[in-house]
Amino acid sequence: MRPILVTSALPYANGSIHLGHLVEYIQTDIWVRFHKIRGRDCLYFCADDTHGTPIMIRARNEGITPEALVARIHGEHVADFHDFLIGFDHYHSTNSEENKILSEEVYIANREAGHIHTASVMQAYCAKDGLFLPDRFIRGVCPSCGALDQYGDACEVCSATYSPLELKEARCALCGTSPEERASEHYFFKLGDFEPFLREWTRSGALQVQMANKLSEWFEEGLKAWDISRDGPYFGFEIPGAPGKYFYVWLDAPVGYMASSWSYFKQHGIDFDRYWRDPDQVEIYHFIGKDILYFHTLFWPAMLKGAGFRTPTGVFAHGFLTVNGQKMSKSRGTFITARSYLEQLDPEYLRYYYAAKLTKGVDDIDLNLDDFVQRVNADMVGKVVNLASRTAGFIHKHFQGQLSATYPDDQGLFQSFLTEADTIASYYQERDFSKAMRAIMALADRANRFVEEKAPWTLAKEKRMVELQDTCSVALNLFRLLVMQLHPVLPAMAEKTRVFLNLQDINWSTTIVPLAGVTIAPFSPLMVRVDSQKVQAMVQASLATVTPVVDGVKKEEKGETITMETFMGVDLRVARITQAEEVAGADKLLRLLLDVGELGSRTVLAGIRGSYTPGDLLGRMVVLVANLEARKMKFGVSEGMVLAAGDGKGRLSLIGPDEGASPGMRVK
RNA sequence: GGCGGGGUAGCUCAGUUGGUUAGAGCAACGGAUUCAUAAUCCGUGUGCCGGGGGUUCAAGUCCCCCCCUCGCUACCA
Repeated sequence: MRPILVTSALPYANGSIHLGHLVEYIQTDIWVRFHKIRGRDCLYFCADDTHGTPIMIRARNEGITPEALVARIHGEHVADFHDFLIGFDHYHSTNSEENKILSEEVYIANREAGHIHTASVMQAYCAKDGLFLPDRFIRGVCPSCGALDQYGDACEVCSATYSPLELKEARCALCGTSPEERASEHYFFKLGDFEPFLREWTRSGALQVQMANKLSEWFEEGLKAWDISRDGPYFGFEIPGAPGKYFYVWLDAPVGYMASSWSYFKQHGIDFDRYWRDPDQVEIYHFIGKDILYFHTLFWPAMLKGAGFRTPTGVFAHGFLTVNGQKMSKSRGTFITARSYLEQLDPEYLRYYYAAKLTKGVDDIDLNLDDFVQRVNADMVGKVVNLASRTAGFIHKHFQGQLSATYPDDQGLFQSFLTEADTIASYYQERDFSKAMRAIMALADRANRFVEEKAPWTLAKEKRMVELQDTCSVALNLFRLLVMQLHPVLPAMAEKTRVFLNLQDINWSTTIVPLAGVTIAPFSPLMVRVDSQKVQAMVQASLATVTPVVDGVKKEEKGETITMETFMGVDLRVARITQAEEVAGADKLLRLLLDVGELGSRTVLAGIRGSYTPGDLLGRMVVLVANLEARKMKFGVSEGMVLAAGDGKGRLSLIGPDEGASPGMRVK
């Protein structure tokens, strides 16, 4: 069997690892561990993705160097992964010597082969900050719908896309001054050169069918040259032969896979070229989220090809994570970081739950927190661990911890568990972890049924000692096989079980013989139940970090009265209507632009067209619920609510302040 | 607007090339049991398979229209 090299996508060094990231790292880690415990030569690499403007800016804001920021985040990431039992063989950084050398090599080889060209590009430049602004760092008025405070590349309200130069009233997101247009020479990678190769590669079986279909859409649209340079100042690698120009972060990020492995190879005396030059000697697999498909299935293989390196054997994409059926949300407390999970819960709960849901497809997976508690407790504690828990006691009480001297007749159970293990192995191999978990749980059910039928508690009462010892010995042997099959998912529990059963190892073998005559350690809980209180605490903690105000409101839901605290949680403000217009296509809505003083301006879609015309409203003072969650509507996003009295039949009267009030004042 | 993925029991999901009374796990309910971390075992129910129309001897499964949802993507004004 050829060795395999596996990677997970590199997390950006600009933030914490959260439960969404972990889908991928857990998925990959399970796959890697599966291969390793079956004796396959398998290496797992990852690194922090450290370059780009956002990191440079954040470091600047914190008053530290990008290097210092990146080093700190690296430490956090490594700790999070370690604690989630993600077993990288090496975790590197794209801000490393290896990565610099390799990125330059990839670039130069492509340049020599004629795959690079330059062109002049007009860019937004902030003179005050002294840098070219990426799209996300420019805010302004959408040229399409007039929505305020939109990003430079697309409008979140009307979803129009445009160039930053088209944005009206553009200003730098950092300092608020308006940027100027400035021409700049950019370097491009001629992706189109690789179309024939890419068309073939994407159909070579390297990709899931859904992904290949998606790619064919992109082929239809045509492959455009890729802008791979950024102007300084930029935190990254300077492009050889192009002073002041830097590699765009997405160029050197995937090269980080190579760099990470190289760093490891150097320490272990392994030949780099064997892995990255010759496609016949080693298999290379990348696990990614479907959002970065474009980079991994077009740019990356093309760059490798153009530079004379081998291309990946496979790229496996997974879906996104939802929590309780919805996108992770800070205000719902479901934007949960790895660390806040770890402060409350055992990482193996999540590993099992994800495993139980992961397929080889690209569907999103849902972390339903109630389901999570039930599922883990029922399967892990109730079925698997309980098997040992309910039988080990007898072995210690009556037989000094010793299993039957010879493995008894078990009606072929042990053998059938081993046979089934082959099927389960193929599920793992295919990344159909959910099927594997279901199959393992079916075996756990059979093992529990066996115990039930033999009723060791009755055997003990009736002093049928040989049968008692035999029954428990069988159960514990079956338990061992279950843990072996779960080992890729639950490495910590596997290790505890190894110690408990006094084993050399608990690796996956098809030639395992039953344990007999050995003395086992006293049973101690190999996994404790998920405490739903802890889950609640985790959500509360995540909630607390963002919207402490909401708390009071929740507590009062049932009561008929509310506390002062609750009421004060509603931020009512005086606002002046500075613009008002009818919303095209809507019967009841008016789009209002409000001046809220210190809070700036807000767009509110108000359902008051039945009672007011735009002309009535201009300049009027109203009361705005300023901290209402923004509401996405068919006609745009409404950022608050204007108070009005109504008779329930459609006639409305706006509430306004008496004289003396000015925009931004709090109403209380 | 276009393209693509979803929409199946309370929850999370399976459902092969259309073929018998639509499945699993968890939850729920009834019973058994008490060795075990209120664990286990036996039994039970449950579904307008998003809506409507069509093809067919037969459709969750194929075709058309619509609704909701999630992505990607584009234009008019």
